[in-house]
Amino acid sequence: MSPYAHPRLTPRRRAVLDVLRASPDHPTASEVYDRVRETAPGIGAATVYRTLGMLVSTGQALELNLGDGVSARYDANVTRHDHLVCERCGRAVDVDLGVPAALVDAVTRTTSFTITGYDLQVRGLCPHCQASPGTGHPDPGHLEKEH
Amino acid sequence: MSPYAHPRLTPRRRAVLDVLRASPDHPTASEVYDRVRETAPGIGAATVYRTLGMLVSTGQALELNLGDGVSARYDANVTRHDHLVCERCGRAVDVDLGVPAALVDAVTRTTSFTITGYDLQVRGLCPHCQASPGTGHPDPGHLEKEH
DNA sequence: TACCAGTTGAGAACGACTCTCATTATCTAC
DNA sequence: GTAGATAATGAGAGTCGTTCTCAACTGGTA
Ligand SMILES: [Mn+2]
Ligand SMILES: [Mn+2]
Ligand SMILES: [Zn+2]
Ligand SMILES: [Zn+2]
Repeated sequence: MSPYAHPRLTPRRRAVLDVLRASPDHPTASEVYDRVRETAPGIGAATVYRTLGMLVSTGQALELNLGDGVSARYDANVTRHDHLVCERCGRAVDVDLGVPAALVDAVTRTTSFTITGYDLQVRGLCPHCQASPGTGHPDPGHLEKEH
Repeated sequence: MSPYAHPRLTPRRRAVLDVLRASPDHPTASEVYDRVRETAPGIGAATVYRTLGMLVSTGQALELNLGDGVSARYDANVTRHDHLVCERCGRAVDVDLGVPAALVDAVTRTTSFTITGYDLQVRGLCPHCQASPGTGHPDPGHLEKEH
């Protein structure tokens, strides 16, 4: 049977969803786990991973692969938008470039794929990382300092 | 000292690079490993992973995160291009939408990020996956049949 | 209240990737 | 060529994010 056929909005799942909706910074599953334990201390990691998966498959959240790290990031903003990603620290902020539909339509005509959407990530350096001449590898240190 | 300061083009590394350049299908590291063993049977997995990392950091290959699976994919085509990705089986083909520079410039003006580039992935269903009414989850089965 | 599908947490399992380290290959003087 | 220095290699262990397993539990429903 397919999972999440009759999903309940249990207190644990509500807590995960609340945390995600209060997090505009595209947290990892592990970060969601840390934050949700502040209001639901006994929750298990498996429940957080399962709930995030359910939210994604029911369209209440997006799973992002920002390429920098190994872990997926989650986004409660399910409206069409793009991302601006810092190549050094991984910080990701919402942007919307509004790629012309004509460009996507051109792909439809020149391939035999059925197009369902697109994912655009703009890469760059955030203000913090421009200021600190880094080592060349990711240094998300300043993220901790902004709690 | 930074790695790959004086990289040598050893027979193993040449074999990996040759395999990648003969692979327009964006193989995973594991797939590169399988293919390179046909010409360099004794090569170790660590060497393949290390070599792919070196090729990426020296600009001779691209590492892609196509979001569908868990593993990175590699691309010897280092010219500017985008990707059309099948959401069911993960097949990825090269496309080029030519996103107008004006759109990217707009991001530069409205944020304090320094923009270095962008990554555009168009999502859809490949012809194979349109034909086979699937289970809803990835089914790369038909990829094997095309050797 | 009894039923029972759905949910939960702990820990094991998994898979992609990285690290360690002893051995081997290659380069650079002589 | 030979020797010594430096870099590369492969096996296997280790890491880490994520998924799986399963026994206990919960919460709608009749
Ligand atoms: Mn977002
Ligand atoms: Mn490509
Ligand atoms: Zn940054
Ligand atoms: Zn497909």
